[in-house]
Amino acid sequence: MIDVSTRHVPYRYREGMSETRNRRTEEIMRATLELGQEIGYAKLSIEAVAARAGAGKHTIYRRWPSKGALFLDSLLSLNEPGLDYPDTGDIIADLRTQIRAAVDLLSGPPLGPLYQALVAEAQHDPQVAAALNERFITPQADKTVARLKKAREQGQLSPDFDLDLAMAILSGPLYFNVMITRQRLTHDYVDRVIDALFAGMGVRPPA
Amino acid sequence: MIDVSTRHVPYRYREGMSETRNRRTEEIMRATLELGQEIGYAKLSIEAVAARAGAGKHTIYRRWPSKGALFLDSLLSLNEPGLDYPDTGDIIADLRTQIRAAVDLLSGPPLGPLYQALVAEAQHDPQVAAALNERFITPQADKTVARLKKAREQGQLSPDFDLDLAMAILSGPLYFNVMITRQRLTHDYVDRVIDALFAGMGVRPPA
DNA sequence: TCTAAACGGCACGTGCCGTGCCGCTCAGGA
DNA sequence: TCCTGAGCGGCACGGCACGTGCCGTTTAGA
Repeated sequence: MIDVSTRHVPYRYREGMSETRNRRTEEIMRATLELGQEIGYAKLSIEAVAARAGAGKHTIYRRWPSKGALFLDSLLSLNEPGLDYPDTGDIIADLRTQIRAAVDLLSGPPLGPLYQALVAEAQHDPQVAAALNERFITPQADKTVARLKKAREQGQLSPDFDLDLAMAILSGPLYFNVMITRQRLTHDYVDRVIDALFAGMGVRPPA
Repeated sequence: MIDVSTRHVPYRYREGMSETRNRRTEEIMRATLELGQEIGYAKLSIEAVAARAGAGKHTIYRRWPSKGALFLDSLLSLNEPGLDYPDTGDIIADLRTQIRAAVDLLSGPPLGPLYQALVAEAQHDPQVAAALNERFITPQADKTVARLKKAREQGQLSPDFDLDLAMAILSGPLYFNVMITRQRLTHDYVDRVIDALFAGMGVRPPA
């Protein structure tokens, strides 16, 4: 009898696992990341991961339903706590700090290419897309929206400031340049996007 | 001796092809699009395309170096002339018209899923990425930039208006919502992005 | 200590890859 | 008009990775 309630929960988050089993899981994810960096996600095979980890293929298939799910778990395990927002009271400075950090993490080496491959895989595999959204995209977006909302409540932004639209305008151009035009992202570019957004969306300089 | 100068040129653009050979090429691309719509890009195989088109696999490999290249050629053949900008003199109205059309074409059925798969494939295959940029992304971006530049010269935009940044802020959120958050794009959303951009980037209402 | 689950290793059938080879078709030049 | 060679469809091949069985061993927990 399969425990349906935990079937789609990332394996290593389940309770009741032995110490050994947890270690085995970590080894497989480490092998996945190693091979991913060496040969790229496209050429990555579960057979190769199993060989590298010294594990049987069953041991992998028992934990993850697909290569994409394994890769997603492995990548996200590197960034457990997520990217948290500073709150200095200055919304623009805080956004700069946070988005610069996000850009450095997600577009540069060593994670950049792997994260791009994960987003690409999400286009083919609905399960990966859902998990990516649920476990990374949405939590991250929520943090941005929450920080913006607080600034709005403090009067730093106009009352009709559209939080979700601002979120998309902050993130969209960065993904666009990474995945479509393949330009390198700089801190200066991040600043220019933020400036363009606020100059137009009703920012009020703190009194 | 391979003709290096045309090696990477899309097959059907080469000169000196017989009528028959051209027709065969079109049949293969048509079969590719049919199968792509039926089973999706991920499950598409060159064997299946060959069978559907009543062609030998060699006939496909002679024309395209990879599944991605075949798919790119097939998709772009549907939109030969590209999306052209209207020029009514009103930059905001023209942007609305054009970007709404682009969103309808690239995010809705039947092309939307196929275009998303193409962008995803570009993340894995540098040749596909280069060809997609050269033959679609860049020409399309150039048209937007050209239209914005004309508006700037006519005084509808401020002299220091950053054309490329505006281009990224117009396109980025749309790609972001299609590929990352997977929200459906509406004309209203396009309008809100445009409004947010211009309210902040120095638009001057025509005298 | 005992038992059942998880394990590594191996093998299997399947699907698709990219590439040979075969014999046919057909367009273009002699 | 005939000849020739490139392009063609069809077939077969070795190779790889898939996902799944089975086997005998290890290991965690009762």
